[in-house]
Amino acid sequence: MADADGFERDVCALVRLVPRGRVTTYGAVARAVGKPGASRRVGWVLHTAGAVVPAHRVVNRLGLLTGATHFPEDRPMADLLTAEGVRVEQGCVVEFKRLFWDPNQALQ
DNA sequence: GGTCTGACTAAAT
DNA sequence: GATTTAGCCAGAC
Repeated sequence: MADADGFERDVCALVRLVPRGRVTTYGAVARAVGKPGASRRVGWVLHTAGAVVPAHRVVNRLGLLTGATHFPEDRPMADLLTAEGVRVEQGCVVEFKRLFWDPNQALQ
């Protein structure tokens, strides 16, 4: 199943640990759970998890809100981020590098 | 039940 | 340094 290795479980747990006003990346999360190449699956996990996890805090490695396409219209990804203090312009996180939160910190 | 797609990334060229 | 290729693996068709 999707959770055979606890992948989904770990991803959910990690994303939920992302502090408000911070963002992380699919790859970082994938790497943190032991699947450095399964960044795509991270997206699927977030999709399956839905509102269970703050998926709006997860963007691609360039800070682009690639997942915004799959967000509900009444709850735009950019809007949620902005509400948390993350500046978003044209689907891209401003100062992404500065706001980036390394999931490995949570594993310590 | 084989194939394609996809909230992606990293390595190779 | 920009572009291409390969890899990841669960769902949808």
